[in-house]
Amino acid sequence: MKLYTPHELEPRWQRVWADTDQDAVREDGSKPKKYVLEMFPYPSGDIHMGHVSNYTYGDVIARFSRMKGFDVLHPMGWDAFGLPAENAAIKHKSHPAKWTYANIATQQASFQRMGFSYDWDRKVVACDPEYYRWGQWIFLKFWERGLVERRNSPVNWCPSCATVLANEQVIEGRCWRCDSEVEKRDLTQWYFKITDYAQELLDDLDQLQGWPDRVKQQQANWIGRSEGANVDFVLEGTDEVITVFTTRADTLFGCSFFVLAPEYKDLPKMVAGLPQEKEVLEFAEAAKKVSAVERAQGNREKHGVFTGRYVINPINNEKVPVWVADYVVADYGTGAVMAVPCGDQRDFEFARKYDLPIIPIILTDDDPLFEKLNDEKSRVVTTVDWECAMEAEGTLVQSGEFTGLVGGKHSPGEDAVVKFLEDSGRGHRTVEFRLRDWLISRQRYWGNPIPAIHCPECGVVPVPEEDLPVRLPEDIDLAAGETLATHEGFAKCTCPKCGGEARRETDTMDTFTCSSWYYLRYTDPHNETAPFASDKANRWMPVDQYIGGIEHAILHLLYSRFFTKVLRDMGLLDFDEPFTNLLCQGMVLDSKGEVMSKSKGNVVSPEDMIAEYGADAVRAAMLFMGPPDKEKLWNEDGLAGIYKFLNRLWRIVYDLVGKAEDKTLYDPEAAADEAHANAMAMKRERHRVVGKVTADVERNNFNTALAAIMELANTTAAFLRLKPAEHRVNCETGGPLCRDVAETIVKLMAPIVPHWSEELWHDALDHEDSVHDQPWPEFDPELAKADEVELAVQVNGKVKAKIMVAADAEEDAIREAALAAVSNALTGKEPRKVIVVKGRLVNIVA
RNA sequence: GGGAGCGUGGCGGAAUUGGCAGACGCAGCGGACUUAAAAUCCGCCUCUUCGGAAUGUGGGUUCGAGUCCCACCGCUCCUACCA
Repeated sequence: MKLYTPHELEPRWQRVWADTDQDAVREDGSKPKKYVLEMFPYPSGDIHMGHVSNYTYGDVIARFSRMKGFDVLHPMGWDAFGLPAENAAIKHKSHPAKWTYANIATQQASFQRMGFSYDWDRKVVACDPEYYRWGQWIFLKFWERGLVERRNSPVNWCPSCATVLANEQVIEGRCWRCDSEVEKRDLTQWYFKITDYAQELLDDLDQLQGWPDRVKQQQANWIGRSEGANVDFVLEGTDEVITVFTTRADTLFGCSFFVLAPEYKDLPKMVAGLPQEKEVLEFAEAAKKVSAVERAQGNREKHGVFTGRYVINPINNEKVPVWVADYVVADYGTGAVMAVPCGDQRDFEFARKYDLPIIPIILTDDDPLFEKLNDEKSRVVTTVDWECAMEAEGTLVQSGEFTGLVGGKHSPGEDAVVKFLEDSGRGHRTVEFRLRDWLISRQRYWGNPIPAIHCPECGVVPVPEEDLPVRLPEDIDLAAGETLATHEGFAKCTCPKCGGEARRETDTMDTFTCSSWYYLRYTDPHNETAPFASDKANRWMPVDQYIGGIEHAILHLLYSRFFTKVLRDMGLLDFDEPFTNLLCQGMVLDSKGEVMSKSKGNVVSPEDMIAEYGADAVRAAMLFMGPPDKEKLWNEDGLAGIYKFLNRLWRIVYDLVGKAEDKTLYDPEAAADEAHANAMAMKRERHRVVGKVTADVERNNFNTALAAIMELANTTAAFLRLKPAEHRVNCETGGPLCRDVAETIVKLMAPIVPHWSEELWHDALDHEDSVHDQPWPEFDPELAKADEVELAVQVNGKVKAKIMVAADAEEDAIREAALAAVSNALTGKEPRKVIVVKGRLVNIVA
C-alpha cells in the first residue's frame, strides 16, 4: 500500500491532466450542455480564501456534471482593468499591464495548484485588446440603438480616485473602492440608458427561480418602481407650470407648502429680483456642498428657506408658498415636491420646524377629530396636535368632493383624485423608477477607451467599426502625471467624417462594462470577426450555475442582465436572462468571525495551507465548513481533521481491495452466515449513501454530502475490522462488493478531491483511464432499503418506546406492536387515537 | 426610517412535505497499542434532583412544532430624506 503523499501526487496529476487536455471542453454534441461559471477575479495579487471557496464550489459542480454526463463549459479569466493596477504602476514607476499580467500569472498558478478544472484555452483577459475591442464594438452598437447618451448633470466624483462613479458604486456616500467621501460635481459624462430597460429588468426577476430571494429583492428595491401621478402646479403670476411626482395624490387638499431641491434648475430665474434672492441662492449653494456622507446619515435635520414665490394647488386653487429645502432630491421625479405635512413624516418635521400649517385631511376613524372635520363644510386650517404624520390608510376629510373616501397608497381616494386631475388636464398617471442611467465614463487610463472622436465641425462622432480597437498607448508615464488627455499621440486624431483635425475621447469605460459580457466571450473566445458567434452563445448560454459573492447583488448582476437584454434585442441572443441559477457564497472569515485583512494581520494564505496539507484537503475542508451561502469561519483544526479523514479513507480503500499490508484481517475458512448478513448491510449503506450524496451535490449541500461519505467510511471500516474476524466483510468474503464499494468511494470523492481520487483510481484500483471520465455511480433505491426498521412509539407526543418492525409491515400490525410496547405506560386506558407514520413513528393519543 | 434574513451543545454545523433534535466533524475526556511520544484503533461527550427538561423569550394552531402563525428580545446584511 502506498502512503498518501499529497505534495508528490498533486503536481504529478496536474501535469498529466495538462498534458492530456483533461479539462478541455469536450463538445460531444450528443450530451446535454452545462455551463458552470464563477465570477472572474480581479488580479489584485495572491489568491485569498474567498477565491478558494468560490472556485472550489464551481469546480465540484463542474466535475460532478461531467461525471453525470453533461458537456461542461467551465472557463476562467480575469477582470483586468481597474484602478489598483494604475496605482501600483504609479508607485513602482512602471506600467499597469506589467503588474496586471504578473498577478494573473500568480493567480493562474495558484488555481492550477488547487486542481481547478478550467479549460485554459478559453482564458479571457479583459485588458487584452482582442477582448476589449469587442467591448468597444458593443458600445458602438448601443450608440446606434440610442442607448448611449452624453449629458451634463450632477455626478458622483471620487476625489481620491480622481474619477466619476456610477450610482451603484456609491456606498453610503463613499466610493465603493477606496471608501473616500464622494462629492457632487456638474460634469458632462457618458451614460448607458439602462432606465429604458427598468420595467423589464424588474419584471424578469420573476423568471429567475434559481436566484436567492434576497438578491431579487435587492434588485427590485434598487430599480424601485413606484406608481403615482404627475401633478401640475402653476407658478403664481405666470403661465409656468411646475410639475411634481406624488404617490399620494389623495392628500392634495393637505398641501400647505411646496418644496424645490437646492439644485432645481429654474430656481435662480424664479427668485431673480426678489428680496429673498440672495438668501435663497446662498442657501442652495451651501446645501449643494454638504457631502454625500452627511446626506447619507439618516434622520438628518432638515433646512430650508422661503423663496418669496407661490404656486396654485390645482385641486382647490389655493395659493401655497414655495420653499427650497435640502431634503428634496434633485434627480428623483422632477426635483420638486408638494408638501403634505399631515400625511408625510418629512414634510411634517419640516412644517414643525418652520411653523408651517399642518392641515388634517386624512384620519383614522377613531381619531377624536374625525367627527368634527367629517361634518365641516367650510375648510379649516388647523395645526394639529400630533407627534407624527398619519402615513397609514385612513379616511379623507376636508377634501371637497373626495371627503369620506378611503385614502392611502393605491387607494380609492387616490384613484379618484388622479381621475379628477386627468379630466381637468392638471395631471396624469405615471410611474417613476429609482434606477438612474448608468454613468460609464471614467477619467482614468487603465480601462477600455470609449470609441468616440470630438470634431470641431461634426461634433461627437463614433469611431468607425473598422478602426477598432482604439488601443491604449503603451508609452505613458503615469508616475509623471501623464493621462490619456495629455498624451498627444493618443488624443490627437482626424475626424472620420470630415477628415479635419479632431480630438479623441480620452475617458475610458467603467470596468463593469467588461464584466457585463465576458461570460458570452467564453463561448467563442478566439472569434476575430465578432464578440461571439450567436450559435455558440446560444448553445452554451444561459449560464446554468453562476457562483460569486453577494456584493455583486446589484452592480454586476444588474448590468449583465441589461447587456443580455440589449444584445438580445440586437438579434444576437435568443434568451432573456444570462444566469439561470445563482449561488451567492458567504464570506470566509477568521476563526473568530472577523473579516480577514492585512491590517488586522489575520489573513490565512491558501498557499500556506496547500503547502502543509495539500490542495485536496483544503478543498474538502472548505466544502465541509458549512453551506456555501453562509459565512464560514476558517479553522485550521478542521483542515487537519479533513486531512486525517483523507488518510483514513485512503487506507480503507486499500483494505477493501486487499492491498493493505495487513493481511491478517480474516480467516476465509471460518466465514460465517454473519459475514453474509454484514455484507448485505454494507451493500445497503453503499446505495443509501450514493443516493444521499447525489441529491446533496445537486442541491449544492456539499457539507452534508461529505458527511454522508464519512458515514459510509465509518460503517465500512467497522465491517472490515469486526470481531470476531470471521464475521468481517473483506475482499475475500465480500468479493465484488468490496471492490464496488472501493470504486464508489473513489468516484464519490472525485469532484471534491480530484488528485487523491485519481491516484487511488490508478494505484489501488488498477485503472488506466481517468476517474474524472467515469460515469457517476448509480444507485438502486430498492437496495438502499432495510428489511427491518426501528419506529419510535410516542404517547401524547412523547417517545416512550422503540419497536423493530418489518419495512413492509401493515399498519394494523404496526399499531398492535406499538400498543404492546407501551402497555405499561397506558395502564389499561383505552387509546383515543393512534397515528401511524410509516417508517417513522407511532403516536398514541391517550 | 424602509427592506431582507438569521437565533439549535464548548465550537462549525445536521434535521425532504410539520414526524425519534443534536447526523457528520472539531475541541475535550477515558481506554488500547508503544520504553515513550506521534500516528492509529475503540469508547464517552446538551442539562438533569433520573420524573423529566431543552432549538432566543412568551403565546397560538396541531395527535405531534427547530420547522407554520402572532408578539417581543437579540444579531447580521442591504438601502437610505425616492415624495
